[in-house]
Amino acid sequence: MTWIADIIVDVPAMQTDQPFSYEVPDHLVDVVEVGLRVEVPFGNGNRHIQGFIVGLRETLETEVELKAIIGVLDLHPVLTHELLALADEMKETTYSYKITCLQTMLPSVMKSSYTKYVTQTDKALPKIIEEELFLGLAEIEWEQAQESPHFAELLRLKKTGHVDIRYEVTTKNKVKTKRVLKKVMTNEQLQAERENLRKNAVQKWRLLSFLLEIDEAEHGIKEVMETHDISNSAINDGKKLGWLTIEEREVYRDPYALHQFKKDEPLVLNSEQQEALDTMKESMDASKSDVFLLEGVTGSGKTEVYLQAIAHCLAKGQTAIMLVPEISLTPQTVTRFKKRFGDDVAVLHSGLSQGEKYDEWRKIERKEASVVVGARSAVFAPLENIGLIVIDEEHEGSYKQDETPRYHAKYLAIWRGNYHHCPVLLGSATPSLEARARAQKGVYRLLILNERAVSKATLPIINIVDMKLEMKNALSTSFSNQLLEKLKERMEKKEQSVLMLNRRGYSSFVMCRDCGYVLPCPNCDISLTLHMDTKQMKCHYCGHEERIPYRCPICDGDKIRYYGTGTQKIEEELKELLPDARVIRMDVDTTRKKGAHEKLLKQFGAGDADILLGTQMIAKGLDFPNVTLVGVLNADTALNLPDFRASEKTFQLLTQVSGRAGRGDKSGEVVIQTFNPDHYAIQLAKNQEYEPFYQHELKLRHRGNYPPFYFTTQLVVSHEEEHLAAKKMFEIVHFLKGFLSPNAIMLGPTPKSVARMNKRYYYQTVIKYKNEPELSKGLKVILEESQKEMRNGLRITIDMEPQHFI
DNA sequence: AGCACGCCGACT
DNA sequence: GTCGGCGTGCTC
Repeated sequence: MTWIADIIVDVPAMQTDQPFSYEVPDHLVDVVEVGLRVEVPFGNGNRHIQGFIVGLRETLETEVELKAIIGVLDLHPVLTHELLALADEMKETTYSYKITCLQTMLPSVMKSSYTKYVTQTDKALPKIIEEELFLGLAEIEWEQAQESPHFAELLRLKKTGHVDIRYEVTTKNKVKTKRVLKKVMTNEQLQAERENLRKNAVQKWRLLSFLLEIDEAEHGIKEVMETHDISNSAINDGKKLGWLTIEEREVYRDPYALHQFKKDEPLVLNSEQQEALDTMKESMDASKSDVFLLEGVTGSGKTEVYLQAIAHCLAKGQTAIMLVPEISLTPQTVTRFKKRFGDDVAVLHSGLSQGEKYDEWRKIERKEASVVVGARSAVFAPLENIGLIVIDEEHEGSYKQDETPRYHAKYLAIWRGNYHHCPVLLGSATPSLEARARAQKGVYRLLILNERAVSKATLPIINIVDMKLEMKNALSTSFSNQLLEKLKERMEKKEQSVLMLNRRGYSSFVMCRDCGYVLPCPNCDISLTLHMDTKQMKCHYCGHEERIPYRCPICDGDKIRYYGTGTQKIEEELKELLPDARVIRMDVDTTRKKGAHEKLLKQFGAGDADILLGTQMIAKGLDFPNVTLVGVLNADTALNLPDFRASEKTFQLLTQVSGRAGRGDKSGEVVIQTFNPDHYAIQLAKNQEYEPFYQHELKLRHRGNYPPFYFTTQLVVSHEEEHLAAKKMFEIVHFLKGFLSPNAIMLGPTPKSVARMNKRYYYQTVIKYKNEPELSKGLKVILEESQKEMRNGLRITIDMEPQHFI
């Protein structure tokens, strides 16, 4: 009888994307478990790599000679059966390798790195090699050896057995420890020790006095040394003299250790909130895997509903996951959860260091936290007995990962909801068309919050400024008179303003400054993109091309301009227009450093600035009572992106940013500068009219055969040579047509809007379809082929339901 | 991926 | 006749 383990090895390739069988050596039989990471030999040579056990079986007949597992990397499984099954789902739906999916589910420190060494054997080496390569050492790193002029000689010595190759698998998941002391003597004994001290033994006297004060509990040595001014050597002496014991204790790197969270109580819900909560509770109690869409205007108190629903699930002894978009995982959000649930909360987001992430993960795994708040990847939290999964701002594109594996956290959350027989709650003020349509069809259950729950505070007054008129008045800056006046007003009243510059679509289109006209594609409902390199306007969906116009085809004006601007330029303009204004600029440049984001917001919150100027990142979750003015400098840019979601994104952004004004007692005002004041996305955002927007947009999607009526799949091919990328893209399209019915629509192949990135040319094709059972077979062949094509410098990606088309 | 094998052209 | 270039195929 032998135990065999089926193992997924750390080789992300098509040919190795399957379990390999290994023998479990006797000494590991009691340790191995499904979900454990192990070190295994793989391939010829004695290369060692990491693997995941995905199956264990006992067998009588000795199959083909199997290699044996070398050792384990964990003492307990790091992936549950559930997460292993989820990895299968992910692999199938994202066209990626199983090993990539498994690694994505774990903190990055658990990914192995490999080092290769050249070691000496008992056979003597030539003197020159010994002296100039090994430098007297028993072994050296392979990478170093490769650079040496003696490398060729080394290879020969390897063949003759004079040197060996050793592979090392290392994983960085180190636990942080701290030293603690515990007294072992009775107070009488300690007292006696103290009396016997020499007069000048000040340190020991202090230590003994300290030990006399304390009880039998453990005390952190670092803290004792600091607070009682006792040296490390005195403590070590104390150990030798038998006064105390020293031990190492594991500690968590708690990023919130310095914060104090005062416990708060649930708020009283209004009748709408209560109704929504009751419906949720009913579903939770009946263990139904319902998906709810909670549609609530900004300020309707969605978060309080989440908190109380989660509290209900904890009260039943279950656990919960709360996903929030990366960008809005502000200290404010975290605080709200920590205040309600205390240490029961684990937080996972990209602002944490690798070690901190690992520790939060460990806290969850050890069942020391039952609520997980985090960004996209928190959907993989190793919780058991989940009772509820909440996805806040459900419409956010950041729930989809834009590199392999291109999973969508929303759909994986729903998968987990099914597995645990628990509901999933999607919340948004501006639901995605996809989610809202599913609610309409009854696939999701719709819950609506119409009332503002917080202060019955009025909706902010929203002013739309027609920048075309401003331009006629020879405006030379990015600020309309109206916005500038209002900014001055706030400064006089010592109130604060937030200015948002929409950076999406930077400079990528041309627009008539007289009438706001943007060149559309004659075949698709989107605008054309400017390609300066070829001096052409191109459609990224169907490939249509035309010249850059120099006169506006509508008003015949000649003020056709490339459109786009940056935060730095705006800041300079502000300095000239309002020299006294204190401005905090927040964009990718000023927030790159860890903690910078938080720091800037803190400064602004403390009133250290009059104006917060930033990009999209300031649109969400900020809650500053003294902000009474929000200005959107350029509402149009996102609108003109060659993306069928352009209107949706603009509407969502404007609705959200408007919600930033007037959070306190003072009422707020919003100024939206636009060249398209009559566009439905802008007009409907003005009064936060989601329903009419949804209805209107849905019609357009229907007409254009876009989601939610059609599924979309994007294929991208890139190569350093443009014609090779194009050629391959055409071949793929031709090939895929054999797997598609005539109902499927192909857009492309076309070059991508940024046709050349990092010296590579990109071509893309988008397939729109309703029901194509053969498509996945075709895509799997493409995936297989992409592996081989790598050798020819081609990169091929498959993106199911892409979020961005640029 | 990464390693070995094998077949080819360029050297002593 | 050997060294080393890269194309090909396999890894429990």
